[in-house]
Amino acid sequence: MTEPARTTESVRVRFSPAPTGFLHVGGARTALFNWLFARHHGGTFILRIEDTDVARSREEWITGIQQTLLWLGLRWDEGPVLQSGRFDRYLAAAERLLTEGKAYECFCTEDEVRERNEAARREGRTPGYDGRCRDLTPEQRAAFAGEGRPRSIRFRTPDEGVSCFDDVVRGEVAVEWSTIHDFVIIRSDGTPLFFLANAVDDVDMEITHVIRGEDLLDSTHRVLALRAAFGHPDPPVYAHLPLIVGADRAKLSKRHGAIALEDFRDRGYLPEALVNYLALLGWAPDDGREILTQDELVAAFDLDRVNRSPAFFDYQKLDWMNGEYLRAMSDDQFAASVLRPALERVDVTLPDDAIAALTAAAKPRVTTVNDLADQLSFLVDEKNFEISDAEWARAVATQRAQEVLDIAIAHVERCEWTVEALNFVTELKDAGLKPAKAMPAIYVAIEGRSRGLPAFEAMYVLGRERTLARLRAARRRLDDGLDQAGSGTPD
RNA sequence: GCCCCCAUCGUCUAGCGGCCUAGGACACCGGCCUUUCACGCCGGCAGCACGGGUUCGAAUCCCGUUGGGGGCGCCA
Repeated sequence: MTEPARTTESVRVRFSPAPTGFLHVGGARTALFNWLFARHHGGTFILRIEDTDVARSREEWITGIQQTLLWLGLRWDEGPVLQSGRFDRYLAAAERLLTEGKAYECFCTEDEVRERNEAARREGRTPGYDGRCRDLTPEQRAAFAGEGRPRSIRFRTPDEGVSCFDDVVRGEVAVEWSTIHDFVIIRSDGTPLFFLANAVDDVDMEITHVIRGEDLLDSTHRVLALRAAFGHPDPPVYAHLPLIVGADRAKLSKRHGAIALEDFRDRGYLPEALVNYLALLGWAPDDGREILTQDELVAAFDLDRVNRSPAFFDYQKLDWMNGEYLRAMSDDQFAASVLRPALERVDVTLPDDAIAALTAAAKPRVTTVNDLADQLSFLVDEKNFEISDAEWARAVATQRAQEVLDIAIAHVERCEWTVEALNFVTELKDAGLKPAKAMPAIYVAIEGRSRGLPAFEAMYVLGRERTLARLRAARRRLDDGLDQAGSGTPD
């Protein structure tokens, strides 16, 4: 007779965010690892909204988190299950713990507890509930209740011994019970807290693997204690992921800047690139590949290759990866999903032939839609076109800038209107000019900067009239500048 | 203050006792290509925090130190 192996059980995981803000990269990575694990093992990925803190939870965040998850391509199989709709269940569980003596009524007010904790900290003592209401007699409880004191329910943690569990990524994690104090499971307003709801739901939903951030490592002991108190000693498998940190190596938070996933979407990052990058934060496939499709990630992912050290979120590498995904797109795809949105941002509409010319020119030079929009900003109408002094100075630092512009003007005035025919590099060479030295003057005249999208494509898109207008304007500015310089600084 | 976790190039990582004079990627620096800038290609710089053990042999195992992080909420 063979025993059923644990691995044959179907995997059930959940992503359980608190709807108190937007989904950030840390949460997204947690969601992704849960999703990858579920898909890899053919399991079930559940979305659970931990909105037990009614005051801080907001409907709009619940919607926002779901939309962002879908944008990333992380579809859930069950849910969303809102904990706010299951309060009866948690309250019943708390009642049971109360009758069994595993929890007790606490009449300390929130302020009192906080003050005592602050005092403890000030005096160098360990903060934590001091157990004041732990062993109240029925008479004392009645008296407190009679005074109209608020009543919360606390879980009684063991006084001695060691709490220990196995974590897939961290190994055995053990801590003395004496360092874990009694904690509140029902607020004085009658609503349940995280530990309770979390423990109850993981049992009810038959969660097999809990994959979450390392910031929850210590709380696991408490959840496990509750679970045992319910009579479910057989715990799920835990995997605590390394934290994603900011430049200061601290846990990522609002002050680290644009970390809302919506921001990445708005700036024109591809969900595939973001997912790919996020997957590599705390995990790596065994063959060293870095660019992996979602299917490839699913196939390669498993918890045993998750590492333990905190990871810094590197925007530069994300930019590179997004660029890789952009370059891998077909021209049609690129034009539709990158170029056109970028043109919309600068409020410019172009005919199809111009779109085609720009697609080829832009593809290898772009990291995001935003970035492309910036590179296309020279397409604004003439009265809004500007050349910064710094860019101008850099470009005309080359000798013979007037000559370069004159060649360009003469050529553009009479050439055939195709990108190829616009090319006057041979004429520059014939005049004894080095194209690499000469061209920046053209770039600054046409695009307002000395570096940018290829010049002849830019001119083509701009059209003959506007191209000539810009070249001539630059030529005039050059003359004006020379006049001024000539009057004051004889050489 | 107490508890817990972590420690390989600037960054993300490979490495799970000999294959490591430590591999890859991003970034950076050269060169080639080239109408600028990019892309691409070639090359380079750069790391096992420190100190003790264990072992014939340690980036890999153990202990300590240092450093970093997380937690200690009627937040999750």
